Amino acid sequence: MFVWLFLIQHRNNILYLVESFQTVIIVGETGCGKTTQIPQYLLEAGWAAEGKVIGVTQPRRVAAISVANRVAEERGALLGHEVGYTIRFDDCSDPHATRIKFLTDGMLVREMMADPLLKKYSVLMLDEAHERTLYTDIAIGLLKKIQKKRRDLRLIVASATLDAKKFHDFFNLNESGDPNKDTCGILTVEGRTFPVDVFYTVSPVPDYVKATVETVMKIHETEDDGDVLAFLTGQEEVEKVASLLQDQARSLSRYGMKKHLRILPMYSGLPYAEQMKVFERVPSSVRKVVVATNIAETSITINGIVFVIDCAFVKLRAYNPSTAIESLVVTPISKASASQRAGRAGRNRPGKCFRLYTEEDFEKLPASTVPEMQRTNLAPVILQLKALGIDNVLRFSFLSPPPAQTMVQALELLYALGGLDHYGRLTDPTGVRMAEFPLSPMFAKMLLESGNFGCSKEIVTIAAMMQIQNIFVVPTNQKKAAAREHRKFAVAEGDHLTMLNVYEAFIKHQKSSQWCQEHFLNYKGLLRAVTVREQLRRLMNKFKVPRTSSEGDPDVILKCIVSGFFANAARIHHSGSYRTLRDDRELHIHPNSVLFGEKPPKWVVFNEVVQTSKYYMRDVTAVESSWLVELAPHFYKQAKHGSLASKRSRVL
DNA sequence: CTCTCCCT
Repeated sequence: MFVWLFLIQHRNNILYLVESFQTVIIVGETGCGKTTQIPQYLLEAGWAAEGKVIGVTQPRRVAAISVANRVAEERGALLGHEVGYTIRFDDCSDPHATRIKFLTDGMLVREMMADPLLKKYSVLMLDEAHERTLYTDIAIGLLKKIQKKRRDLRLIVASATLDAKKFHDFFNLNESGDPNKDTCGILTVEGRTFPVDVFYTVSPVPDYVKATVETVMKIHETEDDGDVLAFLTGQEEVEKVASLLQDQARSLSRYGMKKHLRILPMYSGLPYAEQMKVFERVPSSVRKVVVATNIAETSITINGIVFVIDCAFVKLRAYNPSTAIESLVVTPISKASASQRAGRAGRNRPGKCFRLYTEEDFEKLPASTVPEMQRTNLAPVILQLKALGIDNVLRFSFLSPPPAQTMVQALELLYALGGLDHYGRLTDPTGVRMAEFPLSPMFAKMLLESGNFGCSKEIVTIAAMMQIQNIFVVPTNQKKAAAREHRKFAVAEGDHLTMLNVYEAFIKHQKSSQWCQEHFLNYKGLLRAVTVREQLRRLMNKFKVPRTSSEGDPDVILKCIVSGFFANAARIHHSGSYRTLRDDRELHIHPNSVLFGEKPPKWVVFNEVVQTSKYYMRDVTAVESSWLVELAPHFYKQAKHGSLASKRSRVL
């Protein structure tokens, strides 16, 4: 049942569907107001009576906050009372007064640990479900299970057109074949964005970096006012295009062109101050050109964009279950992604989208992006599901089931860490506690062990610091000065103790932003590390892990790291690169590591591997081989000739 | 000789 309508005109229709069906799929285009309006319709219709709560999930923290703000404002309410939000580290809701609550979908999954049937909610709306983020998919699978036990719980899944049928079939519990008995309905709501004309190239583009530059200049010469947004795949490409455009802009102003160009790179790793420039208003004599990664596809919205340039590619995470290695791969985008990019040109007035590929090539693109659930390491997911009482994860109702081998990999790792027993059951207390940490299982294990090694104070800091990206800030025009400052913190043992140094120095200097600036450190990131550390510390207290310090002895800290990360070990190879102990694969030290370009240690452990041009270990620390045998005898055995080999631990 | 993005 597809009904086309505008939201406000059919308020009663929406309410009728929520009344009649356990699940309603709302196909809402951007700008139809579904996120802000539907929760208010439900509130007014009495869905939050008797202390019940209407919950609305978002994939991103900023979205949860900003949309909660808007709804509170519309209702003339103070944020945190009738309308509130809950995200990690920031709970702006009242357990008694809040009727409409916005939260991240990760937070919703966490809430299930304390309240498995989510009893306080009468309706849950999963917004942006078409993005298929990891936590949205986990929530979807769990909610289907909850719905069987709670017939009164209503679900609204807000999605783009493409996936409506898939969601409908997943949530429809009617097996009779009689559509009158469906438990799931679909409603389509038109959006209120402006039309965007799409242009294709006549022939394939050999070099999209060059073509992006040319297209920007062409727009500048031939089109009327309006800012430009160009999509590229990564930092390197963004910087390249930005610098080529900067050269062009300079020569234009030399020739006295009256209209100027302001070139602005945008990607997540860019220092905060430089990111903010993208949102600054410019005089009417200036055309803004934002060169961005896919951060501009969903995470941020820039006003005034009229022209979009789309290179057809995106960098995505991929997971290889046979090697347990994650990689970043430049991949063709999906049709859904292409239309999302084009839509960025039509938010303020009619726009144009220049696709740097042919219409035939567009037709060959996949309809939608592979869900994150199918291209990630599943150890944290499996641990969560086990903690939520899902005994047979292989038979869990996934909207898109991940590869079985990825699940087996995850089970093996969790078993090796002691979080699961050999029947695959969550162990108590280790597994139960591991699941409670908001960290990947290896970090959780390392934290739980730190009491035994007598270095919990240092380990909590290290774990917190490792959650923050780009602690070292490298401004484009001060690369050498930054490197010089960063070297002052580096230690021979590797990245973990280096980050411990940075944190301790930050505290010693009273968390000064001035001091961070002088040493090219990410001030906001370090403040976040302080908050993360506090949360971890609270959990450690809860589990009675003693507060101990190694008092300057690095070895106990390194051994403690090994106790969590023994599976990620490598030894030096005579070629100068490294080989994994697990299966003898070639690895290299990531150029961001303090060990890069230094005398290579014989044995190392690392937090993760990413594959770009090579397989790179990120966050690397030197260890002794004897520690591996001592701390993970179930994983490694000392071979006769003195080298280590791995025993594959298997879970039945 | 280099990290897409996001979350507990």
